[in-house]
Amino acid sequence: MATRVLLVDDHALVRDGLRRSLEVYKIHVAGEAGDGATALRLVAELDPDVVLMDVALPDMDGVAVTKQLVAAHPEVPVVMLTMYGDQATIGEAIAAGAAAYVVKDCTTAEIAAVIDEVAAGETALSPALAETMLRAAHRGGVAILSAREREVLQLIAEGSSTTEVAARLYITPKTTKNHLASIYHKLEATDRTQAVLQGLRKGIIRLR
Amino acid sequence: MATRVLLVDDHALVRDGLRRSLEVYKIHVAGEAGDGATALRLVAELDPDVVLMDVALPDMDGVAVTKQLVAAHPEVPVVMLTMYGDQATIGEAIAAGAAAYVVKDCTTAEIAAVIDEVAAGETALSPALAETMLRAAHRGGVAILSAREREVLQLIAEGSSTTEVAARLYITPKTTKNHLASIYHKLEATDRTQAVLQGLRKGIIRLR
DNA sequence: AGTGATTTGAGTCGTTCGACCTATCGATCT
DNA sequence: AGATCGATAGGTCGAACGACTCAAATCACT
Repeated sequence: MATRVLLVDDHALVRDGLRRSLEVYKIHVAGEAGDGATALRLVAELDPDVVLMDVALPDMDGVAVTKQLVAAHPEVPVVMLTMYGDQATIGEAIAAGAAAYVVKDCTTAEIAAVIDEVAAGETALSPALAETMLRAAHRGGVAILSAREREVLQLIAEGSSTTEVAARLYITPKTTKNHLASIYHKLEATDRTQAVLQGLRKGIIRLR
Repeated sequence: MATRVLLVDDHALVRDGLRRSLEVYKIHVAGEAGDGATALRLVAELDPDVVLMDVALPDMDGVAVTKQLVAAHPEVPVVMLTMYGDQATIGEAIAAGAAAYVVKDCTTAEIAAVIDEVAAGETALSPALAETMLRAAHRGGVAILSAREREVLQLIAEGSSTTEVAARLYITPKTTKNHLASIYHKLEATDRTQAVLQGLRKGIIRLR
């Protein structure tokens, strides 16, 4: 029997193409959603075998939707689909409970294979895939910031000043500046603007 | 006879889906390219009726490829495809000589229609489409920066300081600061970091 | 037990930034 | 023809920033 999938992607074009491509591999698209709210509704309605979700959604984050989905329907595995294999998103996707993580670079056959595996009950994020992905992300020369440094950079990227970051993290402005200096070193940036842009390029932080 | 198209997109998945979708509308994909160099080679080899090109390419910019393509093969119209209807890219695409500009939001039928129109010789960027797109971009609450202001913001986003921007634009640092002040007003930002991030969100500038 | 990384905090010093104000010149619009 | 807008340029001033150096506590890994 064909695997029944719910497609979640904000681009009608991509959904359309994906549906036709997957059907070649005997995977049936039971429904399509262009946003997170619809996705949540349709999962309840259609009870698909697998949800294939793009991380970039208009109303909410694909990761946020995944979290809610996993909470509400733990029996339905979610396969996350993304343009880039960026560190931050992969980490969050795993934390959110995604069953698999696929980059849009791969072939339709590969995605179909992953969907079937996941549908067959291999709900755990396959270690091989996770390792490959993480290593791929690292290969890209990603300078790894410490947890605290990432927090600081994310807040800076949300428009906070040094003092505001300090207030929100309950540390002194001086410490914040020290973290920033460390970030500049690791990212080879000379100011906060460059640091934020580097962080975005390397996928360390995200645009909100 | 079916229209012969060359697909240019770095994601195999998207190409695959697009090909199957387009075939439903009697549009034949004569070839696929994952990068700009391959695209240029295949146009010469295959002589397609239309090139359907994504703006985001790994080796070079879709806009740059389009420019070279238009220069080398002015008889082959290029349809630009993008995720977002961002102001900056639309402007550049028009300047590069693209025959049409399509957002990935629209349906397969719409794209197929545009391809057929373009193939039929309506090489000029259809004014209606351009207008619609531009208005759509405006509707999104896009604060419109002047050409000069966009240049300044783009350079800032590439890591330049005020003085460096000034040097690259052959103006004084003072004028650069004035442009920046104007940008802050229009984008409701208080510093360069926020301005760059707003610019990215609104699609006024691009991450390079 | 010791080495190293992380987190927190501090001081100094020169540079840069951003806000506010004015002004000229040319183009475009009404 | 007058008005508006954009690009250019100048000035002042206080606040924020970034570079450099130092130090102590904590935790992990060896």
